[in-house]
Amino acid sequence: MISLEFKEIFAQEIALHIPTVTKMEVEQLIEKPKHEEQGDLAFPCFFLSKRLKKAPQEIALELESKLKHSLFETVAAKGPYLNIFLNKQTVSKNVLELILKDGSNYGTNKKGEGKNIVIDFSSPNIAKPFSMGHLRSTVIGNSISKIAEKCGYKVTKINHLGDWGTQFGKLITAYKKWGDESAVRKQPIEELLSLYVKFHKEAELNPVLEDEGRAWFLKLEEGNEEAQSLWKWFRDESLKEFSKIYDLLDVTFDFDHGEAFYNDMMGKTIEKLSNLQLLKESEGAEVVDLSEYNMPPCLIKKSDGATLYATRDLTAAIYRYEKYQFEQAIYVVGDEQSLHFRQLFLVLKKMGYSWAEGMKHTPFGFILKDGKKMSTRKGKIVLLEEVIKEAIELAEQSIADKNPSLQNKEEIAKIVGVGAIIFHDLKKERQNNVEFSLEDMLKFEGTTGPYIQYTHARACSILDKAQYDENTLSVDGLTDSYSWSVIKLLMNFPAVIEKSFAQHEPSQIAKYLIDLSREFNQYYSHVKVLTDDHLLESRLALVKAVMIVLKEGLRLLGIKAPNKM
RNA sequence: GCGCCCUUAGCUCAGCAGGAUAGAGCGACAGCCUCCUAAGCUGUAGGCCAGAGGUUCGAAUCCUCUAGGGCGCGCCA
Repeated sequence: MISLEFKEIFAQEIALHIPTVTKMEVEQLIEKPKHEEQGDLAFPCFFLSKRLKKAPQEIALELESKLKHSLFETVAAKGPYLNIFLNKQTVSKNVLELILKDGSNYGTNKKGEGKNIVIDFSSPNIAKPFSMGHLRSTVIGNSISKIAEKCGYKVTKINHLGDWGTQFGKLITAYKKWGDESAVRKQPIEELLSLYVKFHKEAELNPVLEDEGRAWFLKLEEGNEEAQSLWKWFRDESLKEFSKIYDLLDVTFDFDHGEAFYNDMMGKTIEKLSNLQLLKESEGAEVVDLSEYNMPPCLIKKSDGATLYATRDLTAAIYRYEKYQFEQAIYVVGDEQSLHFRQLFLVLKKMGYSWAEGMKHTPFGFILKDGKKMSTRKGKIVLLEEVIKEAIELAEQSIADKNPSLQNKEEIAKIVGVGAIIFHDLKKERQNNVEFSLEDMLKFEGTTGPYIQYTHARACSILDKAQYDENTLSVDGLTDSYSWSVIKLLMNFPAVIEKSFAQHEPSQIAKYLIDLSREFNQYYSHVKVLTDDHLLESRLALVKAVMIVLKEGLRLLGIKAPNKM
């Protein structure tokens, strides 16, 4: 929390000289100056001008003459701002020594110690291919999990597979009408998808199909043997496909029971709702009325008696709380389900569960194709596996081009290609819609994953070439402007982690890593590290610290950092 | 019709619990490898922050309205 400490010291000093304000008030106002030449920390004095009935410029000047601290190199009033420059020598020495000592633990905090978080992400639908939308949920959720762990939480990662629901009734209908067993065995996902698409196409002409689909789902829910065995088969085939993707992305889960897991518990949920007199009959279905919140009702049971996903989500939430006593339950699910989650949380609240306060929908924008959301039903999707494979191939080409003598080319190509795809998704804010662009995903230059990986590899390369003993590295502090820019970013890392977690926003870390990489690359091109002078070890410490932070930052995004590429 | 999200450089995006001169990347143009990995670095060009009001000493940032785009709104998930 280094940068926060300096802020605190600065605030403390100001409060010391102005009795009418508290340290807290001041600390909130301290900011980072927009331009480097203005200083390292700034305090705008407008706020005090009202209270002291003095012009802010005057206040700044007064403080300038009074403030003195060994950590401040210069204190300078500039107009209504009071700017300070930190003592580069001392600060850089402290920062580098701390990072070297902490290693990959640098930036870890204890905010969540002793608390549980369950996070529901990825959650693809069985019998459908793994779409780009699920990729977003997967990489965002995976990253938030790691960030939460970094903040001390015990995290349980849940893959809430979409393995139940009317869609299976539809699929069974389609399979029985047009399906071919050997074709499904050969290419399960493709074949099941085309059946699903065909079903929706035919159903437009012949709405009776919808009824047949619903009827088959009801049979499935009632335990019909044929329905069950088809369901199990489709499910198994899908899981095989999904695990290929998770292997490529290096994502794991602690709990991967899907919706079907809750079947036996649904009755209890409905009974409870009923006992609480929350259920209301409406047009033949059972609903929870939410008109008091100005929201449409939440459907619990269909008129034919079958359940809906709200019922399953309610049941799952209750189960999860009983099992994990979470402080937060995070759902990384697309923005289009916002209403559903608002309803879900309200129903839990009405049921009297105070823990519903800890439930958070963490939505993300859509992947658009030609400005519209991609639709599985119409078969308008891009297969993730193919995109990943293409990225890896491109990375192989790059290696052949730029570094043909590299060892384990294949492994590195995988790390770089996958890194490009993950980073591309995480660098943008969650909520933004993104137009699907293969070209952008496969870029390796500029603000990309490979750019950061490359920067890391460069740092490693210097450390490889240098002869030094990690344990006896004597750090003397660095005062030149290229080093200082890097140091300032390094000391910000812990604050970035906190912010990123508070907002459930991995993009904060992604952007930070881009900034750090850029600063380090500038440093690299202007300062020759391996020069034999008295600051050599300090420079090596800087390089090492950058390497540590880049690697750890990438890890928090779910991206690996090869030592060579 | 109602609700939620979005609109910043040619393109993709940062910047938003209000603060100093609105920043990157890509693309374009001009440079840098006898020198630690050129997946890099340096420079030039490019902006009425969708529009109009309001709050404020101060608004890209907060509020209201308008326009444009996206997504939802009972038996899909």
